[in-house]
Amino acid sequence: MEVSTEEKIIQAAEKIFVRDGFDGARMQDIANEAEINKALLHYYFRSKEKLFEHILQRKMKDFIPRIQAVLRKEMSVMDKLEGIVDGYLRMLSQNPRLPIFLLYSTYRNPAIMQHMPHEIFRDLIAFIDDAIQKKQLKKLDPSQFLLSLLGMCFFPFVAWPVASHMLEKSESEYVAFLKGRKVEIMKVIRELAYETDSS
Amino acid sequence: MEVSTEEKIIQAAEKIFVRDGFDGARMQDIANEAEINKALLHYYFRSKEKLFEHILQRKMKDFIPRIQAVLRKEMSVMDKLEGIVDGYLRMLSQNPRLPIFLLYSTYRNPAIMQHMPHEIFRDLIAFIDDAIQKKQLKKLDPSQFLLSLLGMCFFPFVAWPVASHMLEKSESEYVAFLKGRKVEIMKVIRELAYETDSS
DNA sequence: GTCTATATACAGATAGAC
DNA sequence: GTCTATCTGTATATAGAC
Repeated sequence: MEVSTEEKIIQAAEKIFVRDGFDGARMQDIANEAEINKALLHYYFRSKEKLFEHILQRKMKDFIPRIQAVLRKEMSVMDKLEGIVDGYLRMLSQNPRLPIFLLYSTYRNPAIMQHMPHEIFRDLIAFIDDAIQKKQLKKLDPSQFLLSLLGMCFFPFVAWPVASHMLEKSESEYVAFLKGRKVEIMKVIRELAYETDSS
Repeated sequence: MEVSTEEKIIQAAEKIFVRDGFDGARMQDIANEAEINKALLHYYFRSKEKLFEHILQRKMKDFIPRIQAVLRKEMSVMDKLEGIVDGYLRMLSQNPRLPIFLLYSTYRNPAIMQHMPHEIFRDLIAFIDDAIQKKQLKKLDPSQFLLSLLGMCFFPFVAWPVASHMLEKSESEYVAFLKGRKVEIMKVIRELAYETDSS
């Protein structure tokens, strides 16, 4: 049941950094959240910057992948696409603030990306490209299609406060709205496929 | 040719706040950018917060609208949709950092949205709804469709550093990639319309 | 209106006892 | 490893001369 101090710090730092961003976060707040002393943060991680980078690396790795598994399964193209959409939407529903935090952090400091694995998209692009070659998806640029797909999944979360206000929805109404998102995205995607569904 | 001090401050504050966010921006940097003294900022705007809110209000108003004009023109549904996409993509190309700044700012402080006009989306939704009723667009939830449309337009800009890195594109390659975006988005949208094009 | 100089507050980081 | 106390830098904001 004992949680190590380091783990407590990491949990606390994740919460505060994701909520407040690097500039907005206070070491004192992280210490309070972890129920330890401020000095201990510097004992475990030398500086705020080092702590932040540690958290960011950790979080970034949850951001993109987990899709590889879906791609490898024996499924129709459309089922795989649905698996990808479903995977992202689930992750986003559980971590609604994560994407804006990551995207903003990389905007503030693009150098961060240099240390991130960049092969992850290759499988996705290759999969889409393959589906197009096999005439299962209509002729679209695979990279562009991928960004459209991701945009449809991520944007409603990234734009949460603006979108819910503009659509005149309360918090709970917007949550309900997002629950219907998967079906609507799949409707769009199905229009981009030929009727070769071999499920 | 004379630019008022207030205008210089606003220009400078826009640049610094959009680049660094509220927490990251320094009043000193804004003063330097405006080539005036720090104390003058407080003379014109009482506090950093007040200055920020002024800038945010200003910028938010450029964010959403400008679309109304397109809607009122005598055009086919598809041409109107193309006008909307084109309008956003142009604006985004000229202000690539604007959306992430606005979205992040509202995430940090959702109360900001309370003072924003929220009727702007109504026209868009009504237009989409109308097109569906008239069987010109396939049966989709209008709000969901709108978010998909906006997601496809905004996401590649909001996710710039992540996306360009993941797609293994240099800055200039990514810019070129974004130039091809309109065509690809319209391909998707055309698949969502019936062949009733009366252009 | 615009400046210099300063007050005030608080952040990140360290020293050193335990 | 963990704490209290403190150093140091720097940010917002104000006072007051011009």
